[in-house]
Amino acid sequence: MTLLKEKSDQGLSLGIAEELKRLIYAGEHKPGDRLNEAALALRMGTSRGPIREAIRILTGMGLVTAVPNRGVFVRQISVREMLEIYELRALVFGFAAGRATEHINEEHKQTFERLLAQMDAACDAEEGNVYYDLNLQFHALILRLSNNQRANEAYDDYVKELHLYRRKYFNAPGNMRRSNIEHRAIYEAIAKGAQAKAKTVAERHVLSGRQRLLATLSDSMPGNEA
Amino acid sequence: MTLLKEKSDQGLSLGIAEELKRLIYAGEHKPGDRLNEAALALRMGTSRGPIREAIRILTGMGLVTAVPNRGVFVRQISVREMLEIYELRALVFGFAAGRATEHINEEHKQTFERLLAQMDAACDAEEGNVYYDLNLQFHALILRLSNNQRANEAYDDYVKELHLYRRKYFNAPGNMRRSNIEHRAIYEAIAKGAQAKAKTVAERHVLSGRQRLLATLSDSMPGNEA
DNA sequence: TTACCCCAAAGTGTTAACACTTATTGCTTT
DNA sequence: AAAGCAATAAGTGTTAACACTTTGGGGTAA
Repeated sequence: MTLLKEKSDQGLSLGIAEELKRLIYAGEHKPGDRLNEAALALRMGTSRGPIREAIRILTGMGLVTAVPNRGVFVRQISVREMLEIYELRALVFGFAAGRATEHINEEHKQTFERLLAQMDAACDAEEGNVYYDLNLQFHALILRLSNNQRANEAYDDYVKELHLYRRKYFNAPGNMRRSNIEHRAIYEAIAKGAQAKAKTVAERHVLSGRQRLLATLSDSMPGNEA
Repeated sequence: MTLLKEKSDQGLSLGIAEELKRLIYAGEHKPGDRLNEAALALRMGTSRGPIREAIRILTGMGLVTAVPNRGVFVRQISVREMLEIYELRALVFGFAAGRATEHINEEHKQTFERLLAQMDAACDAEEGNVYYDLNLQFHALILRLSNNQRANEAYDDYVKELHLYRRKYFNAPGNMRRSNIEHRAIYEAIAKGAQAKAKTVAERHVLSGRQRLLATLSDSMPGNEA
């Protein structure tokens, strides 16, 4: 199926690692699953060597955990870990929004306006998937304007890890509306150069997502520790 | 020399990866150096297979970069990247200090007092290495009190990466004194529960280190971009 | 002398075979 | 029938051999 000859030619094992990552994030290998080397080798059309190397790359990235003589398993992140990551994500997003006040220009402002309008439209049409994608673009733009590539990468990693925990975006219509109101507040703070304001509003935006998730958790499993 | 049978028995390649990491951070393999598989295999007493797997783990961790058919090279971080990492480190340290106000107790306070006194003594004796170690403990304690394990790990990673750039601690006596004055300010803010104050002081503490480094850089190579 | 090409050496990429460990299944014994 | 044990299957760990790519040196021709 997937010919990985073409895949970002930076070495075979790197390409396989990318493909494996995709499979994991796509939910084809769920957290807790074991990765079978022979099966993967067959599927990818290589021998076990490159597969093992690719898996080691994922080990280094923390996506899977290795148990000697037992195999490697797709990482399961705990509720506690998820909450911790959410805090860091909020922190970095706040940082990025603050820095964005220093690097925004007219072209960016137009992009922001367009994204906000489109997200409003998606709210009206109750198109969760469309909103989800626009939401990603909105956040990505702010991270890009932080002018800190490393922060951008860290943020992306956090988002991906959180996806590992909960695949579907929590897109109740009410949440979409509320979320986009927050978006607009973030943008306006950035646009007018209110650095501190942008920082706190952006941080709170992520933390409110964390709260929503936390609420749904304590709903489904009452009486657990924070 | 190093028998890695005993080394944290979580698989041979994991053990080798740890050993390689140590060698890199110890400066035995400098940034830009190529890692020779055969030579490492000979040195570690295994075949190339496990060596390659260990190297892939390092690739995943971002410690080395792979170039197809050319080998893997110890990562070189640029000035820009270093400055970016410093910003993130400051951010996370500020976060941790803020959170620490919520989790500190009497026992911790005594530890802080002891560390600060010992660091003062190290300043008087101009013992850079001693101060350096105490300084690490001071920061580590704050990170631990953040009660966010993930933040702790991220911070440790940042510190290690920065070591990759500049191995020796910049321990001019004047800097040690100034640094410890900042330490005391951070501790006092934490101890009295002044969350916002702790956050900003801690953040500035790291950023002032960044500034010092930046100053020495623009000294040694005049006329470069920020 | 200099530019170019060819060839050998060094090093990485890949594979299949073999060794070893863990899990499973069915049998035996109580 | 339940517990324990032995044989077997499945899967990971390791190795050496082979294929391919890059690099550097030496010789040749302009």
